[in-house]
Amino acid sequence: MGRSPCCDKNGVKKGPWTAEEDQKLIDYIRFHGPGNWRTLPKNAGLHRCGKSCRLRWTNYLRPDIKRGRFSFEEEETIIQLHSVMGNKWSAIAARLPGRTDNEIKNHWNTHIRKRLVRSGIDPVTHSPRLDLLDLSSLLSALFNQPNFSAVATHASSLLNPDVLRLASLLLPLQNPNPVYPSNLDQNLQTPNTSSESSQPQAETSTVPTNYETSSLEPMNARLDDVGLADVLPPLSESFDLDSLMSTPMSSPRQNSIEAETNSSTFFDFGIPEDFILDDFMF
DNA sequence: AAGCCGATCAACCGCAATGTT
DNA sequence: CAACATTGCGGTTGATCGGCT
Repeated sequence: MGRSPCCDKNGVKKGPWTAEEDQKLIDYIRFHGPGNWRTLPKNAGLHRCGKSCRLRWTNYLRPDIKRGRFSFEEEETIIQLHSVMGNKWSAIAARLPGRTDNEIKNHWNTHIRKRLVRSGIDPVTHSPRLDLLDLSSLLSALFNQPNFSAVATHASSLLNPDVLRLASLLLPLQNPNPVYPSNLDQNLQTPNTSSESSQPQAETSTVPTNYETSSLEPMNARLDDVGLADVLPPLSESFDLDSLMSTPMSSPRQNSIEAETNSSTFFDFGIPEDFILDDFMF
């Protein structure tokens, strides 16, 4: 079936709308209603295609459009709905009075998506992804704290211990000149010499490349080296790095229940009652 | 002052779904 | 029921703006 062009390309204006064009469109729709979008431009004296008129009306000129910044509540609603519906912008917009699908889509792509990525959340699946989290800055700040141990304790209550444990092992690889309290530097830079693993390791890596249970012992030993052994319990047999790292960047959307389950497994976003925010103000 | 660059968002494009003849 | 018309939707583009050098 051949697709007819949405409008006659000849003599049809494109690009930004002028105030005069807006007024013509508003006046016409106030008087006659939108009716047939294809014939509307001609009847309204506009040199635009019907599609352009419809878009201009629904996304900008409609009187019930709420303009201005998105409130925190609106953003939270968008995130929740997106976790269930995915990129169904029109369906999301239907639940946010006064907001258009285009506006929500733009806001998602320019603000919310980036915010989620910074928080280590995959904006597609809404599940945490370690490789999206900016761990280097997070942990550099952590390790540079004079009261490092106390801060680590707080961090461990906020983050899944496995994540914090792993991140503290990876940090020296990301920052060649970290500033550690006391003698931590030397310990952190020391390659894992106790491992008898026959598995070949990357030349510069001090972290085992094989994360199976057999590798947990040296990793736990390093927790002790960096002074985190008291704060974090040792890696458990159930620790599974692969599952932590394997969520694909643009995997098909998980159902909301599964996504929620993942969230509660990897990150604990609940704030403990004794949490002191000032401790994190570097 | 000028140029560059990243962020923002209005508008466009193409496809799919739905409606009409 | 097929053919065509219309509408709706989501991805993408490009103009504009503000901050920075």
